[in-house]
Amino acid sequence: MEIYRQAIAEAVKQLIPVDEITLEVPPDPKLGDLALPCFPFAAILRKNPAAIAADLKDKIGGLDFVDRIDVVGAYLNFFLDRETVIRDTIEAIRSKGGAYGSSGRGRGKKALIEHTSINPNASPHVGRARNALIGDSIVRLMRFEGYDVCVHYFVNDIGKQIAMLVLGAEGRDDVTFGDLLDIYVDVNNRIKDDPRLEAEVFELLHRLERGDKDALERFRRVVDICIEGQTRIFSELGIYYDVFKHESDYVASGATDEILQRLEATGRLERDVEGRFVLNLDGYNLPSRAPYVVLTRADGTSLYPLRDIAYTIDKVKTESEVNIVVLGEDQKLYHQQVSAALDILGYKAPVSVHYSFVLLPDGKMSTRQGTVVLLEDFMREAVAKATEEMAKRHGEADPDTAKAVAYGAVKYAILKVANERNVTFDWSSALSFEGDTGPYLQYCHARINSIMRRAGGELPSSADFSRLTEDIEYELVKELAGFPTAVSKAVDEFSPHVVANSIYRVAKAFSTFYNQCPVLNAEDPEVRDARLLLSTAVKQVLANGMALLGIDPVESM
RNA sequence: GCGCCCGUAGCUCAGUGGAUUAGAGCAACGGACUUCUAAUCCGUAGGUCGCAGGUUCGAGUCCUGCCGGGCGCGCCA
Repeated sequence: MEIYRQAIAEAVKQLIPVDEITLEVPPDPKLGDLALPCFPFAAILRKNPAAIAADLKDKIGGLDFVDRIDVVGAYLNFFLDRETVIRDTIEAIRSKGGAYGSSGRGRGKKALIEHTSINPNASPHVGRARNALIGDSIVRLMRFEGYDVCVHYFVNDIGKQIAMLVLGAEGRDDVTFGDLLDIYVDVNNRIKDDPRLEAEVFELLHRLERGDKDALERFRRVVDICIEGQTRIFSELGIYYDVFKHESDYVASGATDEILQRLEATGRLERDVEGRFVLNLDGYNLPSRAPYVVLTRADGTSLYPLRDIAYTIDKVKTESEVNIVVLGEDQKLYHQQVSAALDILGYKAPVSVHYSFVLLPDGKMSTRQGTVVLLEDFMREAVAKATEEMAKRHGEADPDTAKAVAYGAVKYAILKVANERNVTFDWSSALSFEGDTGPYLQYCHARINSIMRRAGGELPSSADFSRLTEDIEYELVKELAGFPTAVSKAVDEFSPHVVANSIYRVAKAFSTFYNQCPVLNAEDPEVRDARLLLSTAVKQVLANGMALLGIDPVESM
C-alpha cells in the first residue's frame, strides 16, 4: 500500500508546490481505498478546497494503478485497480515469504537489547513478565528487520536482598527455586527485630565487595538457582538470552572503582554528610527533589546505580547501532539519571523502552497481600484450559499443541496492550481463547493449513486474480498489504501491540472470507486457484506476525 | 507538593505526523454447522471519547486548568 501512497503523493507534488502529502484511508471502503484531503492546499492556492479537489481530479495523471477518482467535498477519493493491488500484494508475499513485512533496515547492523533483568529472588509474576515479553518481541522485530541482535540479561547477584537470601539459605544445600521467596520473606521478618542479623547481612556484603572468594561462591550458588529457575520458565516461552552479565563482576574487576575515579575527575563526585559518594547531576534538569544520585553506601559498598553505570558503559562500548533497554515505568527517572551519568563520562546512553505495570481488577499486585499472579501459574492454567478445549473437540490433546495455544494466549493477552497502558489482568479474559486472542490467530492459521492439506499436491504457480471479485477478498488483501507498515511502526515505536493489531485484523478479515467464500469448492477452478493463493498469502502473513510476537503458528488445533 | 504516563461502549482494549459517519473483543439478545476446523461467522443493542475552557475552516487526537488511576521524587534494585 505504501508504494501506491508514494506514487500518488509524487503525482500531486507535480501539480501543487507542497513538501508533505498526507494520504488517508477513507472511513468506509465504499468511499475508496485512499483519500487525499485538499484542505491544506487551500492556503497555498487560495482557492476553496472542494474546487481544488475537482481541479486535481482532472489534472492528475500517470497513475495506471488507479481505477477511478471520486471527488467528495474536499476529498479526492482514489479507487485502486483491484486486480493490480491483489496481484502485487500476493506476489510480494509469495516472493518474500518469511521476510514479508521486513524493511531490511537493520541489515549489516548490530543491536543490543537488555530486557527482563529481574531481581533474582523469586519466581516472576505477570507484571515482571511483561518486561520479558515486550523485550523478546522487540528482539524478534529487530532480527526480522535484519539486525544482528545480542540479548542481554543483567544479573543482580549482589546487594542487600541477595545477601539476605544467602544468609537465609545458609546450611541448606537442598534449596530450590521455589523456596527462595519464602526464605526471603522469613529473613525479612527476622531482620526487623534483630539488628544483629542486619549487621550480618552487611558484613556478608562487605566481604563480597572485598573480593572474598567464599562469599562470592555462596552468592553465586543462590543466584544461579534463581537464574536457572527464571530462565527455565522463560525458555519454556521461547525467550532466550545471549549474554548474562553479573553485577558482582563489575565490582570484582574494579570497574566500579574506576568509574568513581573518572567521575571524581569531572568534579561532580561528592561525599555527603553521611560519607556516601553521590553524583551531582545539576544542570540535567531531572524531575527529582535534589539533583543527586547516590552511588555508594557510607561503608564504601556499591549501590545499584554505580554497578549499572559500569555495566551500561560496557554495553555502549560494543558500538551497536541500536542499544535498547526495557524498563518498567518506575525506572524512568532512574534511567535519566544513568543517562546523565553516562553523558558526564562522554557516552551516549541506551534508548529506554518503558511499560506500565500489570494491575488486577481490584488494584495492584501485592506480594504481602498474596495477590500476585505468578507467570508459572498463569502458564499452567492456560495449558490446562487448552488441553481441556482440545479434548472437548478431538477427544484428546496433543501436548505440544496445547502448550503452543496456551502460551499464545498468555503472550497475546499481554502484548496486545500498548506499552504505556496498564494491563488489567483478570483470569477470565486472560484465559479466553475467543475473539481478540492468540488462539484466534492460531485457529485461523490452522484452518488455512487444513485447506492446504485437503487441496493436496502443489499449489498453483499462478492464478487469474481478476477472479477475486468479492469485496471481502479485496478487504483481506488490503489488510495483508498493511502488514509491512505495521511492522515498521512497531519497530519505530518499540510497540509489539501494533503487530498484534495488524494480524488480528488480517485474521478477522480471513474469517469473514472463509465463511463467505468457499476455496476448495469454489464455483470454478480459476477462482479456486486464486483463493488458494490468497489463503496461502494470509497464512504466511499470520505466521510472520505471530513469529514477531513469539506465538507458535500451529498447523492444527 | 512537584514531574512523567494513562482516562474511548457495562467490562477489556484499538484508533496510523488533527480531516468524510469514533471501531473491535467480552458480556446481553437473535440468527448460521449432512458443506474447506462453529476456538468461527452474521445481525441487534450499547459511546456528551473523564470534566471545563482554548487553538483550528475542522479536535478522541494539539494547548491550559481541574478530577480520577498508575509510576516516581538520596543511602531498594
